[in-house]
Amino acid sequence: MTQSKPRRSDATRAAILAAARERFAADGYERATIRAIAADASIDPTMVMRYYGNKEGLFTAASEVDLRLPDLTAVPAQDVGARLARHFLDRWEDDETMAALLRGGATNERAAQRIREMFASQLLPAVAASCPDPAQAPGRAALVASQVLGAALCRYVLRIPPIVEMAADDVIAWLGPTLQRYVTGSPEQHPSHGQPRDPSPMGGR
Amino acid sequence: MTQSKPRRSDATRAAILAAARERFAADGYERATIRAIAADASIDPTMVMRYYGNKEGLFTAASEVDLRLPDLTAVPAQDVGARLARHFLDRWEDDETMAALLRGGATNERAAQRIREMFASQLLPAVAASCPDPAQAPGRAALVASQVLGAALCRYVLRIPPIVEMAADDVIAWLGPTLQRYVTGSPEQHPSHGQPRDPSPMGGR
DNA sequence: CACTTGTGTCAACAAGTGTTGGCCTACACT
DNA sequence: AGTGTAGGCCAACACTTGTTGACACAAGTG
Repeated sequence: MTQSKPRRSDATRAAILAAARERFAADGYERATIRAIAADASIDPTMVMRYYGNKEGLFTAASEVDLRLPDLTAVPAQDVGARLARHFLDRWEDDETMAALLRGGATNERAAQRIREMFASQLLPAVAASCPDPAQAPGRAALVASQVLGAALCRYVLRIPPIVEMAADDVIAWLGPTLQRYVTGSPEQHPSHGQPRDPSPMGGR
Repeated sequence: MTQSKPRRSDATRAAILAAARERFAADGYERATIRAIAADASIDPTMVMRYYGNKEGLFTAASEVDLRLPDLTAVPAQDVGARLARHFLDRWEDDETMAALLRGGATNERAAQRIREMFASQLLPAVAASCPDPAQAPGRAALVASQVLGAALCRYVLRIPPIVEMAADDVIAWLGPTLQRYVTGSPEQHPSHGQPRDPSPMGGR
């Protein structure tokens, strides 16, 4: 249905995209040059322009990413934190696109916008599905994003030694309860305590 | 002692530095050009070179920042989380140097290195002073960094709407307990529970 | 005064950037 | 077969970047 006749240039397209992801992830948007990407893919820089229009088009194509968030309604309420932590860590470990997007977002407005879109269209709905009050979902999801992106930043971009060396399971063990509280808990309460006894100061317009 | 004869060019130097901080904070390292900075300061680009050697020297000077962390041994053990959260938020709100450094760190290796140095020389000792086992300090401090930097990233750089609109006090109310657990708690336990009943999976050394 | 030193301006360089148009080759279709 | 077209490469443009050197003015010092 969606697939059309396979073109002869599909291999080239894929090679460009793979090289672009690698470069964008390693160098960020501005320092990843089209020439360098083309060289990595062993093709001419012109091809990049032909297939992706311009550098921003290439970045847009190369930073397309699906968080593949699990359906949180299907997991036990008290496990969503650990589940999220594990999922994000796995996702980050085996897809350099995530790092490319994060590095880009720091300096490139288009990349930042894309992250915001991902937040709104993927993370927010997933969190909303398993948080108590729907009106609080945006704030709670944003807190989740802050911890997840922060951990990724320190571990994969800034490479702060202690968190780089930390075992993945330990990172998950620490982040899990944090995310759990952000999704289902209240500010001053631990999730295992059950329902919040206090209206949380989260503005839900 | 440290001060020498006040030079006639001190005003220029300061103007350059102020403009540089602003540009680096707004655009990141690569997109903040020396020409633009010089234009903001209403001086010639050559002056930048004369006084700071090169672009990296300028960035080094412009991104010099003191976290001004409070002495955590002087605050009640159960308040360190909230204290840290408030301090960092305040710090970030009124000093664009922090944002400059964060934006730079995403793409510029020198900036990233500087953040690592700040972590090791400022945050780590502060956390170590009030965490149970000194061997765990690096891991705990890194977790603190991940949440603090992540929140700053989402709020001041990526500008993810819900956390941008959130009141500062609410952010503090949410981050406080998280930081508290990272500093004094155990992975699966809330800080208010007191001592950990379980050796935490945090590798010392 | 002369003279050294600091301060600022101008023009220009060398390198690298994204991007464009022209040209050649090789495949696909009739 | 021949022919149209997509795939690929080369050279080059226009522009921006960090950086340099030469030159003019002002200030402080003997």
